[in-house]
Amino acid sequence: MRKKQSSNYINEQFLFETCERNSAISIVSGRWKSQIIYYISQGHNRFHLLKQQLPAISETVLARQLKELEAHAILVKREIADTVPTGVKYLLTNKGWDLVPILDSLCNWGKVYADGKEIFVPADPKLVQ
Amino acid sequence: MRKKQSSNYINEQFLFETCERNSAISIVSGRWKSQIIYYISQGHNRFHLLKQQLPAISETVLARQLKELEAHAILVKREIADTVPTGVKYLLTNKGWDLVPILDSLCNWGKVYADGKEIFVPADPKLVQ
DNA sequence: AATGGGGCTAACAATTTTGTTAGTCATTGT
DNA sequence: ACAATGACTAACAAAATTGTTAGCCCCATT
Repeated sequence: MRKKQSSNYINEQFLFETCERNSAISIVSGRWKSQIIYYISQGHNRFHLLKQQLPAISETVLARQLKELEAHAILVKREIADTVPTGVKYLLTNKGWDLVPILDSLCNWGKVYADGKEIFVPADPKLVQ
Repeated sequence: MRKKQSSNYINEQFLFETCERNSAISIVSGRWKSQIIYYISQGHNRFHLLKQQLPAISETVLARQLKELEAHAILVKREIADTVPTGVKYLLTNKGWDLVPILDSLCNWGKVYADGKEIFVPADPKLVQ
């Protein structure tokens, strides 16, 4: 549980109020989260399927991350009728789907520089330096 | 210092190797980081200017975040000649500048849903916009 | 009767991140 | 003589996140 009177919490709230960028990043930045969103978008939308894709994750941790994504309305949990034991699927909402291309562009940004794109300081990116 | 033999570290490495998306997010997800990138992109590229924009940050913390961004080549530090006390400016690299529009789109994503865009589970995800 | 899904939860421990305190340095203005 | 400025750093403390352990439930199959 977060301590509402801590500097840590207060600073986080300040950033959330300054710009939605900060809340957005905090939603996707938990361990495993963006990878979970990606796998669900690819159709691996069951608890056990996600476990298969992420062999090192524990069930406790996976359940926790899914619950947090659900709390931010990135996904919803749906029981699958007439399954024994009860099956559950995780479906991205439109809010979750909208995130997918943005995460893709982050992925691509990372790849380009990991693949050796030259890094330099632009001479004059905005006519102010 | 990170413990290289901890599960925490090993899992992080696993995600980094799985997709650059995960390293990319980890670069921008530290407290204050995306906001610092934004302010530098807007021309607030001095230590004391960033402090003005982020009144609650401590100098220790600001210096730490800047050093981490520098380690990831998002920005570089440049001494300003003939200043007393020594002035320093922080310049985004092309890698840093490339991040700016992606952070903008995250910001916009957050805003749209904060402003009340309806959230639902798309019947057919391919039709979502 | 025991095992194996499938999908969890609570309590706790380990690790990591963030924030605090108290300095430094070299010069200029009062 | 002394404070102020700009830009830090080391050592430590607080808080948050992540991972571990040990369980639960319900039904089907061996």
